Amino acid sequence: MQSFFEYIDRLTPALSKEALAAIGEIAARRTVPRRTLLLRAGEICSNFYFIEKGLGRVFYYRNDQEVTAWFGFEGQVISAIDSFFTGFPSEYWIEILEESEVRVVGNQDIEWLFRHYPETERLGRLMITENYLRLDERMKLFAFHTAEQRYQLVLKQFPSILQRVPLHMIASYIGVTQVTLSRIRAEY
Amino acid sequence: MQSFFEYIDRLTPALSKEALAAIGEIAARRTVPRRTLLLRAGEICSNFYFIEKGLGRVFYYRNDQEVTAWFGFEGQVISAIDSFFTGFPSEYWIEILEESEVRVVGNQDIEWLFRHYPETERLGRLMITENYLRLDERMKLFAFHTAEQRYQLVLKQFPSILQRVPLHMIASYIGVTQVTLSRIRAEY
DNA sequence: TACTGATTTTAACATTTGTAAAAGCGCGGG
DNA sequence: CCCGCGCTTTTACAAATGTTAAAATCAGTA
Repeated sequence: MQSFFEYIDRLTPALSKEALAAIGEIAARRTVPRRTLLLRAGEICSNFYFIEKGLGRVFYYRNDQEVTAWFGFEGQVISAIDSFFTGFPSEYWIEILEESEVRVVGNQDIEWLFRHYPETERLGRLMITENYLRLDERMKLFAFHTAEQRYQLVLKQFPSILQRVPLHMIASYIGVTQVTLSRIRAEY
Repeated sequence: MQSFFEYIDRLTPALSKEALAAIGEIAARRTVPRRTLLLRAGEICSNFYFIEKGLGRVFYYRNDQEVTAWFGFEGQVISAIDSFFTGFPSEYWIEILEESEVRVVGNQDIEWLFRHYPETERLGRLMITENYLRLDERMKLFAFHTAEQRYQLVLKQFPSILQRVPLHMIASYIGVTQVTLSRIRAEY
């Protein structure tokens, strides 16, 4: 369990009580059942989701096959950034994999927050930076490592992933088919 | 020629004269000769570079082969984000491909700017968002398209690229070897 | 315990892409 | 004008991964 406010406090410890209270207003807590689709491709994603407990993912279809692009574990953020920041329909799907406790934060509310509490711009900037770096990490996973190394690194990064995520999702996340992942796993 | 201040004005038209003047102070203009390495892997990247005129790239080595990760054409930003935002040594190289006019902006100066002109936090946020989206676009290039389509799309996105960038850099940018790119190009 | 459905592994084969090296092309300098 | 150098294409072969389908394993439950 990782509370949204602990997360905020880590990024911007100096935030005023008023700003924090305002964030409390707009960040609705919600319990989401397993296998819920929070977004379908073609829809506009007007929220981001902070995972306080549980697990979700972002995925897309390539030749009728699901490909997982992003996991959101406890303390992490999930959204369809291609839509969230542009207002255009997303090409991504968002799915909750386990019953989860999330904070839902809407586009409009964030704009309102920035306008009324300019100090929160800094929080916004740091949250985006953190996720930008996460995406860069993912690029580097492919840039510098073989499929086998990617598998090992993902296990290290998310120690509970084998217990919580089916292998075909891990396979597509590391950029191979499930058959290839099986071959990798067999080599031990 | 795309001036840094036009770019800023597009993102934050409401910025105060004082803030703009301060940015003018910290964003040094510099003429960079062709083939200049602005960063080597292992070094800490404490600047970003706005390309007012010319062209640069970010690349890395995979099995002793250069792989281009990012181009910066006029009006775009180049940096090694893995280092710029973290302070750790980068795994990327930055190279200027053509004699270029750039604006160099340092880490420390940006922090100073944010502190003294909080309104500039917004500019920072929007610049990061824009580049985050560019990285996502690049992920989607691979997610949804074949190598041949990636080649076509890159030509469309950067119409002058064939005249300005050798094919081996384009090949690695779209995730294939130069031999494969040659095969793709031959199919017309 | 045995059945059912979901998940994972295995097998056989096809295809793509990479590797290494040679050949071709184009342009500027001697 | 020709040579040489850098860039690009071509060739032949090897290796890795994908595809399809079947078999095996596992989990939950009747």
